[in-house]
Amino acid sequence: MLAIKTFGINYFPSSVSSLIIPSMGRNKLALKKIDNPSRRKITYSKRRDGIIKKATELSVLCDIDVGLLIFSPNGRLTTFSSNGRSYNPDVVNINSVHDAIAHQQFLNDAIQNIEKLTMEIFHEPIDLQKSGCFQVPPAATRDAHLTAEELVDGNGNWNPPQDDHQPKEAPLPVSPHLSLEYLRTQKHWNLQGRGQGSA
Amino acid sequence: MLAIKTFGINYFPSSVSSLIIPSMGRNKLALKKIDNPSRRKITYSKRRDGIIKKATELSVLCDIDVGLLIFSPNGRLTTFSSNGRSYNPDVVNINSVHDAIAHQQFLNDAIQNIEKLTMEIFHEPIDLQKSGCFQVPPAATRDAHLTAEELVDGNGNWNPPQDDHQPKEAPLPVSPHLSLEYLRTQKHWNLQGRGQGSA
DNA sequence: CGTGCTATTCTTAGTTA
DNA sequence: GTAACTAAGAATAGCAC
Repeated sequence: MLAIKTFGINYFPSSVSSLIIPSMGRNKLALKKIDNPSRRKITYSKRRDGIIKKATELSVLCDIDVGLLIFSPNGRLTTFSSNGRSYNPDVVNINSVHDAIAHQQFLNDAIQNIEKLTMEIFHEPIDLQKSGCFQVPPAATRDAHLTAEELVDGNGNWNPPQDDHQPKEAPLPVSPHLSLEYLRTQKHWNLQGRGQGSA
Repeated sequence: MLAIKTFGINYFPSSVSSLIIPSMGRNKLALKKIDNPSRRKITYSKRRDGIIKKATELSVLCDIDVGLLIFSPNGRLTTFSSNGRSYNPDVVNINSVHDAIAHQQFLNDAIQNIEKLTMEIFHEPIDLQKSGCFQVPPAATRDAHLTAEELVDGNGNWNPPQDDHQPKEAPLPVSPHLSLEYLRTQKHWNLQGRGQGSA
């Protein structure tokens, strides 16, 4: 209740709703489901890459968190989450052992929160060196009675980015997150820790 | 466990990681945090709109579900979720009262699932006529001890789209969703029902 | 804080190899 | 299927208001 007072406010750019022609490339394309399945998959792949790129850029340029869930035409789930705001304590203001301990405690608490949340969701620890973006298999994304659809799309694995703009020598594997508490409380989004993904 | 076997697979378009120049417009722009706060906010607004548009297009063109979480530079959360795949029963195959009742039961169950989930998360019913995209106030997105940041950004409310491509005369206010069960199980994403937003 | 403009760059549908 | 190419059109940075 405290949180959701503005829930229900319509929030949608008018430009979105007024568009009839969403495409580019050689031909225009109506804003409707692409009937041809193979064309649909091709468009899916290209646009999925595009939107992940946009999400990455938005998160970096504006120093914000962006999370993205995409269910493919085959029911495979791709998720993306940006690295999140870095924890940048004002080192100038750490002038005592007490302050230093307080910061350390804060960071430890944040790390434990992340680990706990991760275990709740995935039942196994995450590898923090991996993925700001990964897939789960189609089987996880649908009911047993809905598996009739083809479950192809076996290998969508991409190379991990190697040109991480975030310094590898960062002392902490995770960055405590301004939104973490909210995310933990709401339990409808999971933080994936600081991956290498958001280049 | 059943679901997350491929967890950890790196899944990231190489084009994302290799980019250094994410911008367009008049000048190029380095893929780094925009230092000027007012410029950062402007870029945020424009690109937020852009990515929501992209998410909408992707969901419609490929008939898939897309969810998006964006924390603004001011800590305000904007969420978006596509309408999801429509429930399109093969009417030709409804040849008996029994079949019809079964379909009706399925839909009722789905609606109740959605309402239950919504109540769990928001503690109040959602207005299904509104929003595929909305904001919650900054206060909801941060800890009490982290509210030092300016909490401006008062009115980001946009006009509800009026040119919904989905027929208003659709008999059901919500569309049972292939991914709903997964979402309900995982509890890290919430379905917002069928809004008018995904034009 | 928006809205509108425009030059410039980016995205991507269709195609080819 | 995948990877590269390219033309057409979309997105947007910087301005002006």
